[in-house]
Amino acid sequence: MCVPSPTPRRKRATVHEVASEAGVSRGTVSRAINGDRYVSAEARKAIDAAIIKTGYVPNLAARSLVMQRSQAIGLLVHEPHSMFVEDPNIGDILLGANRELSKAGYLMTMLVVDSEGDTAPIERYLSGGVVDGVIVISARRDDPLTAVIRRLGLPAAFVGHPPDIEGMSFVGIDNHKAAEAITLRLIGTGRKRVGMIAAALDRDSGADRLAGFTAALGDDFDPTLVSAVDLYSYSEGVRGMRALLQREPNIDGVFAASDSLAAGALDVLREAGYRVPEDVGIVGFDNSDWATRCDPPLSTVDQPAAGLGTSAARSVLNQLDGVGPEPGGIYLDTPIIWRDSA
Amino acid sequence: MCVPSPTPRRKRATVHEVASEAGVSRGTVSRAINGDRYVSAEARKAIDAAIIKTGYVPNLAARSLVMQRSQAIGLLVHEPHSMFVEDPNIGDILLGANRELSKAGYLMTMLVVDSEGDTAPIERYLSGGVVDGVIVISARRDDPLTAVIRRLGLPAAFVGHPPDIEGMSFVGIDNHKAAEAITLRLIGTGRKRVGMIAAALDRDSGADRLAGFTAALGDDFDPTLVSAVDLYSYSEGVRGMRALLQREPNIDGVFAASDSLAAGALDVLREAGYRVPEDVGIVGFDNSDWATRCDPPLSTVDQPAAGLGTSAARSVLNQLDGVGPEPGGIYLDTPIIWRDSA
DNA sequence: TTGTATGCGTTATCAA
DNA sequence: TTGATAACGCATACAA
Repeated sequence: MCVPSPTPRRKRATVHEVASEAGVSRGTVSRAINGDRYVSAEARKAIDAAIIKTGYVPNLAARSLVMQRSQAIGLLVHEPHSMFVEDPNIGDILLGANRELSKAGYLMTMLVVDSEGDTAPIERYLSGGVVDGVIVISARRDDPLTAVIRRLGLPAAFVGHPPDIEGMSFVGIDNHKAAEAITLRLIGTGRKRVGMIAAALDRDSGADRLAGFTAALGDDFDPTLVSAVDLYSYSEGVRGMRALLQREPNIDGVFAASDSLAAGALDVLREAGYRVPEDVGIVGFDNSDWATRCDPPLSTVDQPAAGLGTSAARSVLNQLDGVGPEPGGIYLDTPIIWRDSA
Repeated sequence: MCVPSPTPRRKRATVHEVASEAGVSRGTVSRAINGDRYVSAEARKAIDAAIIKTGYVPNLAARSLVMQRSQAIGLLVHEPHSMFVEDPNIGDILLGANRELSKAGYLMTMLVVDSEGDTAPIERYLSGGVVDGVIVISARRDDPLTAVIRRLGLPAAFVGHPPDIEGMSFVGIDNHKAAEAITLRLIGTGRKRVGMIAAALDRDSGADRLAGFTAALGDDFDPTLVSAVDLYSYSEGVRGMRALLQREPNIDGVFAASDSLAAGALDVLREAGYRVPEDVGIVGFDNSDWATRCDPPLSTVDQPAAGLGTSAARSVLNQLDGVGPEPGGIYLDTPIIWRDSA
């Protein structure tokens, strides 16, 4: 019968074989590969030919073992499900980071942190010398991996700033300030009963946006006008707006913590017979496709997604070069985009 | 002045140090770590204590160098920008694959293939023995990385099936069959002038959906009723529908190659004064959030996203165990979800 | 400019 | 059950 035999691992040429093929020593081959200048033109030619003939590719495990670095940066991404579905920024963040890293000769390898899974394998990977540093996206507070990274002393940069990363680098936007600013402008349109659909309060972004909203309202803040939902999604926006309407039918302003939430809220309002922006003004956050898709298009906060990625990458690279994390982190600008929804 | 000094790499304990701390040999430590049964309880206790005391973590580079395998599977994802923004399935595919792999003791490391960047670094990574196999998502035809993977003889599974992966494993849905099926049901509602918004024709999914549409129409197929756009996105749906309407104002049925396209098309139709489904029936593809968000909700094709991920992972693992790729690949079911848009 | 030899941290083989 | 010792593939200090 058909006994499964292990896949015939294609034998890969080594420096040794290239050397004997080219008629030089292993040392010379190694130097040639790494661009050392002490290699004769003659030797270099023979080696190039031998490499092509043998199909040689360097073994990265061996190389990083001896070099004590891997030229790779890990990127941890939490909760890919809700993230990739609802976060319009993630793609640009990834591309920004990837471009910056490869420009510097590093490779970016992403790890998916499945909250349902075990973090142990990831800890082993981070500890194992396979990455020289790490970028962490959307960590939760008290994330076990945060502790691991700190313990390892691994150069790291967080996108966003969970509260427990004292002394570590982060790059983000000032969610508090941005939320406060857009709420103030919403109030400035004359709204009296302004509510918020808050989401993901266990993440820094969610909590800070709520705090900014609260600050903007000051004494007028009414906790019953805050509806907290789990995710940044259209359907959660629907849920949140229904709750708000039930508690306060005379609501005349809504700050939704993301454009997708705002889109859901908008549809609920319209179904319920409210006019936007005449009866109710609504603003979002992200400046994503959702914002322009809505009718009317959403006033919102612009988020510099690619910039977050490049800045985080740069920070890790800097730390690798010995320049420590920026104290207090890096904040990128978040212009307010004013459209017709408020 | 402040001369940046290289980051003080935290010195990490080695097997050697654990051994002398525990008063045993390196071999015994190694056996204890890897769960070999020939370790005395006494030795095991001493070693456990020493590991904790020294904070030892195994060096993966060294391990994979000697073991000739890394216990890691790479996942290549093309074009993260458009993908993460527009593909509602990607998150579930990732999670499905990740779960299956970690269940088998493997770690999944994702690589972003930036079409603007060079593929060379990725080629080096794949060749370097840092991954034992690879899952490829949404490869384009004539993708240079496909050639690399074949040349390396790396165990691989594609999600989707680009035409040039002869002999390699793939898992996907039968886009042709699914597109044909839903088009037939659309025709079954009595539509006479049925058009299609096709997208991403350089990917297998896009081309096959168009082919299925064509097949369903048979002699009634009219190439002027096909509008080809670039991406699976709401805005491209708007563009595509406008083009269609301009060519054929009497159109009464539309198959959009994705739900997001259909959503855009739907809004254009409504703006133009058409009623859905009374004047024009419209169907999508994916069964994503877009489908339920639309008014009326979209009839569409359900895509088993997580299943694609797990199946691809399983296929790579099987190849690692020596059971070759399924000839002809693996196709997952795609039930049609009938709602109100047609 | 080149070759030789050593070591990176593990696992595996073989005696003991 | 354990301990030496030899790989694994590469980079590099040193000698030539």
